Amino acid sequence: MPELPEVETVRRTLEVLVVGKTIKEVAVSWPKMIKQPSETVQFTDSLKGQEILGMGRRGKFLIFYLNDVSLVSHLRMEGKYALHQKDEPVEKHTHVVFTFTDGTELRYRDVRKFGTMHLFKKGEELLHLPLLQLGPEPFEEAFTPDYLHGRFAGTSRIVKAVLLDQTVMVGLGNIYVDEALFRSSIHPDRKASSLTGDEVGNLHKSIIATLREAVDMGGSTIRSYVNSQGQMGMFQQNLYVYSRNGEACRQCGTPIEKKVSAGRGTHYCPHCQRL
DNA sequence: AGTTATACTCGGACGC
DNA sequence: TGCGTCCGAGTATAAC
Repeated sequence: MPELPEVETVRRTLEVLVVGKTIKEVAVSWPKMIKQPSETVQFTDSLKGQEILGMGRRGKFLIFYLNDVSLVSHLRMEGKYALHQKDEPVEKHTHVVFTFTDGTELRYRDVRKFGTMHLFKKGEELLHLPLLQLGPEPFEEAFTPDYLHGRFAGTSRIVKAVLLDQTVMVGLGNIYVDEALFRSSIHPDRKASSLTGDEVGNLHKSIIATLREAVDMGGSTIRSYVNSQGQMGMFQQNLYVYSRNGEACRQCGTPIEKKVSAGRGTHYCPHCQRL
């Protein structure tokens, strides 16, 4: 399930494959994933003849910057991009194909069909959903311990739920929330408003360090994630708690437990992270 | 009125 | 083999 490190890795691998290419035509075989514009034919028509000038990212959203439009793409759990020659057989679960003028194709596959695409006039992508209400990027200056502490104050929600809320900050999903909470020795069910300044400071540092290390290792491959060049991530080897239920805590040896918090499967060490 | 919880999307994996 | 249940990111909607 792509979170910030995986999406950033996709952005980087995709960039070298498609920047400079011009779209000849677009074929959509699952129209429901095109959320904007409402008519799929307007989506395909608007992309025809456009050159890909660059690749961006906002939170877990990929952004294709073209001449006159910006394409905002969310991979959700299983979405993948890959470049193929036009004559190669199309794999199952392929829902969108961007054919380029040079005989290659960018294909979007998504087994669960959860991914979304939005097309906007260039420069307007940040003014509308789904990007409009997103919180700060973890690697940018606006994301400070004070900011996080402020967002924790005055809410009754547990800390895990707040960190998963992309309007608070972007990039964290189920894997990296559990990892960052472990690294700062905070129980996922703690009320966010109950955290001390020191705890918020540790958590802030842990979030940035966890995401940075994961980006540097190309993300985590838990189930099926591969980047746009078909390569797996390596950060799963460095996980402390996610998907390690029943295994020994790397810090104290206590078996890692799994429970439901904020409606998600949640991994934590009952000894290192106490309520 | 603002915050929080629930429904919804989908198909592979899993258990019985 | 078949059927029911589960998972999950973000949005819309309902409930509080």
